[in-house]
Amino acid sequence: MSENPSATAAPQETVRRRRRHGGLTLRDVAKLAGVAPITASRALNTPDAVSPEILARVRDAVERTGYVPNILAGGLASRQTRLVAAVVPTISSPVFPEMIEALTNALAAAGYQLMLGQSGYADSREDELLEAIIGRRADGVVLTGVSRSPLARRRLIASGIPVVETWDYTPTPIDMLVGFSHTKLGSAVAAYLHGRGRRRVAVIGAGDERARQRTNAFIQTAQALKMAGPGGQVPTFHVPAPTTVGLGRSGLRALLAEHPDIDAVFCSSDMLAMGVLHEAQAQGIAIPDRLGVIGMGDQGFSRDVHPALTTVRIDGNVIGETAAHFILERIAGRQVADPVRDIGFTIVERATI
Amino acid sequence: MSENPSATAAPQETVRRRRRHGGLTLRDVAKLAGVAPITASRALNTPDAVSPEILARVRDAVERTGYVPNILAGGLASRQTRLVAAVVPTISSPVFPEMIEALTNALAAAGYQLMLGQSGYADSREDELLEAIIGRRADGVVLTGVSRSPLARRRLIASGIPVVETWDYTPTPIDMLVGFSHTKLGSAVAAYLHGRGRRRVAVIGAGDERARQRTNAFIQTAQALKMAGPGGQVPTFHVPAPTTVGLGRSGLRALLAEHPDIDAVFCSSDMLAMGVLHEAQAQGIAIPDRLGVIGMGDQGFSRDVHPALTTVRIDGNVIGETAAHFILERIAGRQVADPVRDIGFTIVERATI
DNA sequence: ATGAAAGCGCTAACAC
DNA sequence: GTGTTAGCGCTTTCAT
Repeated sequence: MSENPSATAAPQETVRRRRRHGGLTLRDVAKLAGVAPITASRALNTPDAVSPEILARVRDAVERTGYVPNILAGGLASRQTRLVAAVVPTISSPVFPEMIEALTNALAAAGYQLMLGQSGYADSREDELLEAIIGRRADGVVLTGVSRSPLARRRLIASGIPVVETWDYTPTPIDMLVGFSHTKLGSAVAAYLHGRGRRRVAVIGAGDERARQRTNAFIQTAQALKMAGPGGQVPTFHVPAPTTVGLGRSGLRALLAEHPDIDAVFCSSDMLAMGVLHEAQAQGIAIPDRLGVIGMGDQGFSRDVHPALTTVRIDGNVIGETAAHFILERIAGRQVADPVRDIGFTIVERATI
Repeated sequence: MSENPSATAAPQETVRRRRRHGGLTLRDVAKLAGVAPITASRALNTPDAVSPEILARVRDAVERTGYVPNILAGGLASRQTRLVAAVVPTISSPVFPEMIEALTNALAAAGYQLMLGQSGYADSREDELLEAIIGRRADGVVLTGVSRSPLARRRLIASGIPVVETWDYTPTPIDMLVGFSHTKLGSAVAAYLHGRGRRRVAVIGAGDERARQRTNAFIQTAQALKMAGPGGQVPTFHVPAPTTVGLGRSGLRALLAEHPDIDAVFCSSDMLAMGVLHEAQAQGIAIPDRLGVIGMGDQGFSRDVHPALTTVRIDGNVIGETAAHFILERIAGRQVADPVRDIGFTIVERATI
């Protein structure tokens, strides 16, 4: 180890350009094992293609040196990075982890790594992220929502990378899609509240695009079902994304101050609904008798709070698994059957309405 | 575009090996701009080093073609990937996002991308993740906690990649560290409860290593301060990580069933504390009068729940920013002053005790 | 089953 | 300021 390990014959006539940085390479491992670099490569990537004896020698050499293959070099040569990227608005929200987890696991099982990016809700960094993703030649991309900049669309299509859009629905995605309709969801919630006998509904809704779709559809259906207030207005409190318990509390306070007669609130997230629950408790408002509450997301805590939160469940697991499946199929060169999937949603009836 | 673009003179004596995949390369852009590839490279990476006219021509060519540089190739040649990896147990926990967010932003501002990995709490996938990270030649790594496998330690040290361990403390990290002592924290909480007049304390503690440190220290100090129950035992309810509201509820139920005389509970996370709050409400137990509750983490919801949760705040922002700073300094070749940092914690006094 | 040569797309090193 | 050349570390292609 202390001797000069790279004492190879250097050309006499000219100085050596660019020195290898001292890092361990496949060449070193191969030399140690007494084989050609390509053979060492085969031993690592396609063990069945080499003789057992050589395999053992190479593995031993790897073990002894602590060699870790350079995936950059491998990816450059093979045009395969074994990297799939996912972009979500934020990981702070309890909404996405379920999908991410499923994605991570399904991908890991196939030998792929997930690279996670946060685009933010407001000043979206999606375009930059996409540039980094394409630049790293990811083998697949999973995106949240279906609206992107024209530049992003163009780049994505030009790159030829398999793309799965999620968490929303359009019949014409960039490539593939697993999601659900926020419009249908909003309408379904309004109809559900009506079915439960509520007649004066209100909304606390986040400002992100998908929440707005849910909210708008809810309001329209509520109006059609005569659940609006005077003047056909459905009292609405707008909050910025990402949503918090605090915003839910302020929302209920504001709503109640101006419209004391409301008998149910639709919250565009369970976090907001949780805030409503706590504000109601602080004000001594009986739930669900005096006020019904329905959230959206069915977060981990929703079933466990008191009273247990009625909400709308989206199966993040299915989204993640399906997205992984789609991408893996594409990578394998197979045709994906039914690549635009609406997985729907379920209203989970519990104790708050 | 429709003509054969690669009609260069191929050697006559032998067939051409390996075809370029059709992808747009810097060479294409350079050709379009009428310059050498290296000049195009300079225009993109060090714009000041080329004349304004050439800069404009290259940018125009990039614009027109939609060229996205291959970071794999660039990284291979320059030994700089502009990639920093972070490994957390899970992103589902509300604990880490604050750090991740700060890390992401500080890194992005310097032109670096964060690659996020989840190791899981139980059967840790950390070693595999680390292999992928080292294999991709990340320019830096941010890790959670200070205990890793011997293999991981060896690989990390051998790789020469700057490493920051976080969210825990040891005077002898692998490389650098920003964190705090869970032992000190547990003791401080016990002392705090004592100061607030509580004399029969209990614990709901998660099974991950750091939570266990907090819990154990809490118990020891509680015993020293005579806040234990009969036989010097501090009633303890163990829950698996990650923690949930439901586990907090079960915890309080179990604790109360066996030890109805406890007057305060230390929860190893705010999620658990939230569960305690809801269980107490369901059982009609007055908080803080009959039972004091203190959590840990000061999550977003903690200040907003009712009653507002007393908890221990860890500044995830500072951890993230400091970790980014450490790594960027190292990358810049500068010496990091004071590379082992204990950022401490703060007990945030609110309404639950 | 193993190896030699070429080249993936880019930048460092060296001219001019 | 711009170009030539070599080579980063690996895998593909072709040959044996």
